[in-house]
Amino acid sequence: MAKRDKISMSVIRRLPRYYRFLSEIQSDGVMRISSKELAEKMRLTASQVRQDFNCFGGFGQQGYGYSVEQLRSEIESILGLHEQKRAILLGAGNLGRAVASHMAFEPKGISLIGIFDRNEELIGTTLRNVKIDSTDELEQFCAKYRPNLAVLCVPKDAARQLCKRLYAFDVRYYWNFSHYDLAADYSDVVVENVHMSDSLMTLCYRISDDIEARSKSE
Amino acid sequence: MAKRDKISMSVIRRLPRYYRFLSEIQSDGVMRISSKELAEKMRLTASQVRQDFNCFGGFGQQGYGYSVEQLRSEIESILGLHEQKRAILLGAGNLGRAVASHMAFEPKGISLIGIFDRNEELIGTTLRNVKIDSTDELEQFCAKYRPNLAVLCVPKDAARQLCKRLYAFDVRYYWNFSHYDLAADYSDVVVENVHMSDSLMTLCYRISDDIEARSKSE
DNA sequence: AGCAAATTGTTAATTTTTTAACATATTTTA
DNA sequence: TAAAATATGTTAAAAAATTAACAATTTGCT
Repeated sequence: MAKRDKISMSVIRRLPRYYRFLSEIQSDGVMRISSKELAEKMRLTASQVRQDFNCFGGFGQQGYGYSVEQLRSEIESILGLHEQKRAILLGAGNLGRAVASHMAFEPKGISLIGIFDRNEELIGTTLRNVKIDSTDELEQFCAKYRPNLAVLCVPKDAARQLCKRLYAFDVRYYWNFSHYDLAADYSDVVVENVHMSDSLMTLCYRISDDIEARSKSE
Repeated sequence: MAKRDKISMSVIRRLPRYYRFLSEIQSDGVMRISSKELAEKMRLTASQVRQDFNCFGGFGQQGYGYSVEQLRSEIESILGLHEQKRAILLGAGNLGRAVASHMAFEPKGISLIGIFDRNEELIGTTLRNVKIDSTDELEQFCAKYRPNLAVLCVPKDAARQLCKRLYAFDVRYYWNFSHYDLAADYSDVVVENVHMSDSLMTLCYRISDDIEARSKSE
């Protein structure tokens, strides 16, 4: 890894896909790949693939291509998956439970060290071997275990209130499934939003557009 | 609504956010808003806001701004939320259950008419008042109820197999939570991917980057 | 009624992103 | 071993997206 100025979000958002693809072909036994082949299989252009990798210094070899293992490993390092993060989950409702049980946190360097909910019925039960605590105990927990990443699976207003409390304990990284716009209130946090309903509405637009296009072509 | 050539994805992906924001301020009783104000609150530029709306003909008034209700309603229509869609959910595991119970389908014109899983223990139970059926009955169901939208909450290989069967019954719209790359196999389907793990890896990159930046500034 | 302030729709400029081109280096083949 | 094929890294061109500028129009105030 060599140069690295300010990488654009467009490039960053493609990295996980490269990573997934390379992991997959590696486990299929593929040892090397060219930008052309990679581009074809991922439906990108070879130019873009080379440009992307060159943001980080380029790790291919002329006439040969890229070593799948080396490339995969470089991207893993670029993504910072090795850096250890301590995460807590806020909200153990349907969404929170799905995220907790479905997402592979460990391969990304994330330890889920606490889960909080205000629903009395859930408190005391466990999820993924982690005990669900009352949100009342949030401060005490944060003081003791110092999480740095919070996964927000609570409604908007709850998210706003909880973030205020978490911010006081230096939690600066958020994976946000709520509609609360964190970035508007805090300028120095890193927030990654997952807005499923926006995604679904985008699909609605495209369906509507497709139906219209089909009706015209008839 | 007037002109509408080919709208770029950049614009389309902003529409749901406008829609959510406008719905919200409308319920707060706000009647009108200017591009400047809208831009400030959504952290965009006024230019971009006006450009975006003008893709669809522009529905503001000089010197006045936009009517919140009219704008909201126009965007609702542009998104095609009124068009009725019949959806089925594939996979009633943790993720499928979260999606089914968490997502507001109806306000987007989507009826969830069927849920399928291969897990014997789930078959026969209900979710959101919809009975969970065996995937064995998929063809029979499709023939009878003609769903046009499928929500994929199953692992990659299952997704591939199920899509093949769904495609045979003219299901062309997919909300895909799996890692199966539908678009690679079918050119005439509309797929909206939700790759939560990619989102989390993107966050990891940004955390790593932030940590590095902070360590340098010290 | 008339004037200042506000605000759009639209055109132009700028910036960012993507794609193409090519010189350079390595591998493969004969 | 020499030539042909392959494929990178990089520079240049093209396309797309964002931002700025401004003329035209409406509102609101006096």
